[in-house]
Amino acid sequence: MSSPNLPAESLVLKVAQQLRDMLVEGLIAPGAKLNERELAEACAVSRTPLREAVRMLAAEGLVVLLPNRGAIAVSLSKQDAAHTFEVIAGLEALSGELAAQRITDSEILEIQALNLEMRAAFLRRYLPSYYRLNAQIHAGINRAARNPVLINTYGQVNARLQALRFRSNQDTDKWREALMEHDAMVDALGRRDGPALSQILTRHLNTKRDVVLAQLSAAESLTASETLPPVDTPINDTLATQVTQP
Amino acid sequence: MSSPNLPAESLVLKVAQQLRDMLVEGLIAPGAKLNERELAEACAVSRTPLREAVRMLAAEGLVVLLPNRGAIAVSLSKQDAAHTFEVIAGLEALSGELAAQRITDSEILEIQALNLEMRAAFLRRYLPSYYRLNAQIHAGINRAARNPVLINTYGQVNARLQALRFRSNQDTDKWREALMEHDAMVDALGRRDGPALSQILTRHLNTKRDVVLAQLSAAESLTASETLPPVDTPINDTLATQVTQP
DNA sequence: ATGTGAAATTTTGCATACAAAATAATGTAA
DNA sequence: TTACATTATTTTGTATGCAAAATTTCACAT
Repeated sequence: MSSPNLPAESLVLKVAQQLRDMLVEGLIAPGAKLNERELAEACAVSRTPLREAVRMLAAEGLVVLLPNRGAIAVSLSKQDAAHTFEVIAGLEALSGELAAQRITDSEILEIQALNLEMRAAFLRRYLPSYYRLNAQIHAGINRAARNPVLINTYGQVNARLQALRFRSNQDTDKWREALMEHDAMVDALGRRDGPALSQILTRHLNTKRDVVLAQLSAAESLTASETLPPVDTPINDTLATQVTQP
Repeated sequence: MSSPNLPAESLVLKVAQQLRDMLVEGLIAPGAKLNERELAEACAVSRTPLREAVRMLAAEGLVVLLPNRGAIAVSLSKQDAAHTFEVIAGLEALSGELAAQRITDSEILEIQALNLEMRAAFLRRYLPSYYRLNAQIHAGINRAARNPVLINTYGQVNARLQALRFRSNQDTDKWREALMEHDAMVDALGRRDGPALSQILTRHLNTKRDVVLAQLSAAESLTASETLPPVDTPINDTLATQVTQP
């Protein structure tokens, strides 16, 4: 997996990407403490570059720094998630508006193709492909907006949501609804109707938000009933709503 | 100015804030190299916390890391600035939409008052107050949107623009236009008309973008004619358009 | 058993030390 | 003088060391 012959891409950035992956893929659970020695050993570097990487992730909002107590993986409360979805919706609305003006014909065809593939994945009820294609479609729209700052900002905010790992089965009705929204998106994109695309994307994100929040509620009540009466979850309460940094 | 009795707010965060201020206030010019020893001495800390702070600013997009060559203050090309304004416009549009739904009566009154003060500053042609009040009005709308993630994202993207330091005198016509837009904003806010406010904010930001881009062009041709024929500006070419990080 | 407090351990935060890379300086040849 | 190679200096990148803070352990008393 390692590529030792590549020139030299700053150890810190590599470590930061490793940690980012771990956080987004749930290898480090939300709320989990980041032990410097452990992670430094896991990444085969000393604590210095590791700490620098952790600080970068803190600036990105993927981890929260606790003075004199290191860092923990960000753990979004339901409210945090809702706020994040609001911002994502705004960014995608912008993305749609711009993409409608700037997308090329071949890009439209590509997104139409991806949308059909996604529909196929739905028919097979095969989630991994569905999520991958869904992400590719949204990434395609973002790319067509021709705005690197937007892509960057979107990526940073979205990473926090990815860290939630809400990849469970979703309600089939909601799923169908999402597919219809995608069709509408692709349609508006084909007509290069920016306002329409923008509006659909906003509604689509609201749907997604509702799904995720429902899943968070479900997961919450589940874990609450499993660790039943006297045990209280010590971690999540403490760190909730701490997304912002000074 | 320092508050030595406050518990202990992590040296790194303090240094990061110092650097952030220096960058935003232009004390470190766009494109300037950040010398670790110098800055560490200036901040009266060792290189370790300084480097960690610099990495945070890199994640925020205020500095750009050059492998094995340290960091430089971000220097936005005109295109970068245009892209950034597009994103800011999208975030403010969202802010306006949400603020119209969530703002309280007293907050509306406060913003109306600020708008009048700003008009007064305009009559006196007194820029510092004008800029301060302008920023306060936009911050007030952002705050009324009741979304900390939005405030955070906005702050991070906006900081890069602040670092441009476009606080020169602006064309009086454009200035008047901005004032009228502010009146329209306050009016829409008073009616809690989200879509209208959103639209005005977008137009307002486009106006602002045009003003800033014009100033950048003017400054550009100025410095070009000052360092006249054989000298080429060695820095800006190299680092332009480097806003995104992997 | 349970709670409390002091000692031991771990962990974080910061500073320093050293190696590698980049930059500047110097000398030499055309 | 200018171009180029070579050496010296500076600067960055990483590792290590040490003190302060936090956490854990454990003894002891209730």
